[in-house]
Amino acid sequence: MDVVAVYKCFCDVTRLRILNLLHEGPLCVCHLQEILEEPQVKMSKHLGYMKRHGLLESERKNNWTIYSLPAKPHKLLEENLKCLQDCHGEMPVFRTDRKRRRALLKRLARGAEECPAVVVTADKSRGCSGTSCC
Amino acid sequence: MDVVAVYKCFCDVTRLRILNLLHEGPLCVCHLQEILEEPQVKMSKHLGYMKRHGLLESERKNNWTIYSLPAKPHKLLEENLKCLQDCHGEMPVFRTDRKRRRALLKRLARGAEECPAVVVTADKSRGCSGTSCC
DNA sequence: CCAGAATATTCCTATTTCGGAATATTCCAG
DNA sequence: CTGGAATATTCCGAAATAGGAATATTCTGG
Repeated sequence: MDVVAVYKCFCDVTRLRILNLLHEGPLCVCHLQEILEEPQVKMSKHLGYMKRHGLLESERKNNWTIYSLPAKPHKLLEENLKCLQDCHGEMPVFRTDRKRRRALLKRLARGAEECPAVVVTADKSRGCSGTSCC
Repeated sequence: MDVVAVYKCFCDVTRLRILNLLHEGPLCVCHLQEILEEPQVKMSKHLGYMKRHGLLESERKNNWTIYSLPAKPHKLLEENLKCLQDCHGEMPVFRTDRKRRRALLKRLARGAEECPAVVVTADKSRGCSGTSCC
């Protein structure tokens, strides 16, 4: 594992927002795009960047690519994910992103939408532990 | 605290090496310079950079500037310092840096050298806990 | 095969970052 | 005040980075 490369992944708000969301469960690109309200190319590039450095995994399902945190993340990633959970004071967008994610999932659960992400995305609802960082 | 700015500080090997060393105790610029075998301007700039972002403190003593970690570091910094301690596998230079630091301190304790850093630099000898990252 | 949706890649530009050379500043000794 | 040591800053060029427009790829349904 390249320590510096991992930290570089943490150096961008968009990437942090993605990690914050995926910490609660996998998502496909278009849902991330919808939640963050960012253009597709930006999402795709940041996701690719983090995957290349081992912070994310992806699985192709039909037309969709589902991104998720690795089952066994590096310790360095794991510790900083914990930190991010407690950074909601400094990064209020984390909280609203998570709200938007839940709203989206609820909508998907009701209506019959086709994206297979819905199936895998059980809501883990990990909240702010208050015990780690920030 | 600017989360992204803090992570940017972790994105450079030289800065990580500095943090790894200061985690064991304060040092003046010229000693850091000697241990890392890097030019003065590089040291000074990286130290200034981290200080500007709240990761370091400095104190002027006569001709020397002693840099140290803040007494109450941010949680984010604290957690990642723990991680660094366990990154010696990925970053073997951390271990040799620490060895060089101890050798330097021993030498300073014996000979009568003038740098006041020697006084404040009690060797805390924090080692790899094996419980955190990497 | 074709159209369209979801995603990835390429190309280009603006900005940031890093490192070194040179210079400036601060402080002490004499 | 003068020289020299320790440190900081300025200026510059090379490289990395981020973002968007356009294009390519992959898959599905018809």
